[in-house]
Amino acid sequence: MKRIILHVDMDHFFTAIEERENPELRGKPVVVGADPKKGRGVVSTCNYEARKFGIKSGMAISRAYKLCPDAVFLPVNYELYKRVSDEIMATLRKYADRLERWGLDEAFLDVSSKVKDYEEAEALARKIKKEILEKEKLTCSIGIGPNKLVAKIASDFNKPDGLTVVRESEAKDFLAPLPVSRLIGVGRKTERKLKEMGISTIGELAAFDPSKLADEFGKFGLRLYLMAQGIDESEVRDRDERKSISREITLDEDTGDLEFVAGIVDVLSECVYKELLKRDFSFRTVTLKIRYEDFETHVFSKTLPHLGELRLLRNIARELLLLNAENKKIRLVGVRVSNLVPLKGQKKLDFVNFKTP
DNA sequence: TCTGGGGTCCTAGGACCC
DNA sequence: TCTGGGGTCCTAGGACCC
Repeated sequence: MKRIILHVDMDHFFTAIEERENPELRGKPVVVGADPKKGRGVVSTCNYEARKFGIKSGMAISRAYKLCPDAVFLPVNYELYKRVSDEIMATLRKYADRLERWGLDEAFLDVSSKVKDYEEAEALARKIKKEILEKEKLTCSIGIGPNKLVAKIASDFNKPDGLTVVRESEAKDFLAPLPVSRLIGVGRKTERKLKEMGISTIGELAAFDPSKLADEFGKFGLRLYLMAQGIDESEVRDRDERKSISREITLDEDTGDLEFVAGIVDVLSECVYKELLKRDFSFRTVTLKIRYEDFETHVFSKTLPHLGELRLLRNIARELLLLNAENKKIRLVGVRVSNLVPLKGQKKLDFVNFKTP
């Protein structure tokens, strides 16, 4: 069956919310991210005024500060953005057969049964944009296409406050001139590898020998080839349950003091556990993450034969640290739990065949 | 350019079981 | 004596997303 997919992408979401909450910020360059005084960390989002100075998300905050010391630098107010995001997702959900959240500020909507053609899809997109603007005083850009890939690239095509429709018959030509890095799943590494093979644009990828792509990238090679033809069969899926919960922190200064780091690990374990309780989940796997001063990063994990609780989480995280830490200064530590098991009342536990401790 | 914090998915080897 | 094939789970690493 032919599908019609919308990709809704909020415009510079975090800074747009900050401007809405504090109109004095409008017209000024605004950067949401790490504290430039501390100097460690990156830009989370910046508005279009800040982009004029060359600031981009993901950039080191120290560099952003050098590019524009007069910009307004704000910390990340995650709770606020999450609340606004939840409201927007609730609005979007009304119009979709299925909705897939993609971060706080993006979503895919499968509207195949809600509209009969691209004209109706476009009208629906306009309605959604209007409703979000009225309710939230925020703008978004929407892409419409025959699949997630095309919809996503379309939403990025005309920003901010854009609306781009790409029909199935137009998809291949639409993608051809764009760089391969626009494809979902093509990051820095894959982009470099493709460049070494003489492939820079999606059009070049589409014309390449798929068996050579399979040799180089395995299963992903075929997917790359298909995406370049504008083909993407992946479903829009409501992700119901969370698969993992984690907390990590980059220390203000690298340290070789393991007991100090172990204290941080205790705190992270408690934060993670609090989140578990809130969601009424237990866990079976604990993962400890260490990043050293040279940026080398390792993860170590341990899976229990039964459900864990706080004391166990703390002890295992600590043990994984002390057992595995090398004699190098540590930059970051993190604690993650996975193999999550819902605890909706004790009754649900009957489904779970784990021995109790 | 000196690289956050929250996630997801994939791969590959080894253990273990039938 | 030397050795199958399939399946699942665990661990570690890595790429990628916003």
